[in-house]
Amino acid sequence: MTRTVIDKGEHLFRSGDAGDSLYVVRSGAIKTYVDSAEGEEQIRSFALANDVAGLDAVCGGVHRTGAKAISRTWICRLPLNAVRTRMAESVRFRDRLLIALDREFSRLHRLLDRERYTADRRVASFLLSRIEADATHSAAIELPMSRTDLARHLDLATETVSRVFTRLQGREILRSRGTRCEILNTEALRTVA
Amino acid sequence: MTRTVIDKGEHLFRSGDAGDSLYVVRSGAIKTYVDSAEGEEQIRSFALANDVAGLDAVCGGVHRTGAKAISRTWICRLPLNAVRTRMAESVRFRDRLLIALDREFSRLHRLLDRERYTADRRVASFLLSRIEADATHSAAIELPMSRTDLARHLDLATETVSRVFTRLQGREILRSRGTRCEILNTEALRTVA
DNA sequence: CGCCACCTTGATCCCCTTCAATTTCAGTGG
DNA sequence: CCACTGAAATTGAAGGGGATCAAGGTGGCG
Repeated sequence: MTRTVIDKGEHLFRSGDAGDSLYVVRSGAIKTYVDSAEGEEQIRSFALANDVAGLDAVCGGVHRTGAKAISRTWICRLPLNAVRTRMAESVRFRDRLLIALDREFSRLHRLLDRERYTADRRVASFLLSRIEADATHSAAIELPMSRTDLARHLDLATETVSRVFTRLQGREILRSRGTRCEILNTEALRTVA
Repeated sequence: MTRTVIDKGEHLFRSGDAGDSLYVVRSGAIKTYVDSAEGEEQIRSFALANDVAGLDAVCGGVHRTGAKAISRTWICRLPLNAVRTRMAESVRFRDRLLIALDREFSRLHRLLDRERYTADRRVASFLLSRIEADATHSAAIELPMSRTDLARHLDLATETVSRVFTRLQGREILRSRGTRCEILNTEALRTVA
């Protein structure tokens, strides 16, 4: 287990790379993405503090997404060969990896759920997932990604995301300033999603 | 390993069921789906002959999709507990399961790729995936699902799917009749996708 | 032959994208 | 501390692709 730092914009791994490790974000944030045919990034996940990245390569050994830092990020690296051998030896360790893989499947299915959602609903369900992911379940969440990145994660135009935020602020559901986003009315947000 | 038959519309398993088995389709076809908030099925996969179903429960033990037969279908059932114990014992067996899981991840990521696609492109990429899945790579593919099911898989309205097929037939790219679909010009189809 | 489900076709509408113009903000240097 | 600068975010106007609504058409099967 080793620790590293990567600067904003730098890659943790690229699509197609051999995936020989799992990564845990200690602080900062990274995004995983694929390049669409049109050359723009389609973002598949954000990994904030305590999130795991690199699970997409556990089964096949090859990353199918790239991962780069959104801001300066501290990372713990767990070599996969150690993970694999310990999986064969220890049932408890195997189960833990299975749980992580199950979460990854859930995450992808949740992304697919969003496909028929309206723009408002997409943003709302994203914000709710961020609240739930936050251990404190506090009403304020950190959104370190740019509006553009958020848009490319939700499959919307940047302008649309911006308009949805404006609309939600007008309805007093949230207050957004920079990377900080206060949820003023979680119930109302839930009715949107 | 046991064999069963299920009739059109019958469930192989339901969302939330304990997932204690993997299933291989011998003949016929099944669809896996989730119920959207609006109550209509969103179809996550079609399993035709030789396809595997039930992988979504391997890691967590619970199905996150339902599965029902599109037509009368013959199924092979492989109990998962046998799979799991053999996974701990045999490295070769473990690797085989990892490969299956990797394919499942790839499949979900391919579904996510389609999110920004136009209607034409969605249909085209679906047809191409069916051609590639076909062992013979023949120019004729079997589409046992209804237009409605196809639409709910591609996240389009039934009418839109119908219109795309009409358009592609007008351009002499394919000829569709009932469940049979002949691809007349694979290259042209590839430029659409 | 006739019923019913499924598919196709047409007309209209709406949400989101696109294009274009400001405005805001973070970072930099005077 | 404030002016400068480029990137990012916001706001506005217009256009388009697919959804929806509404009829017909087609085919399988009793």
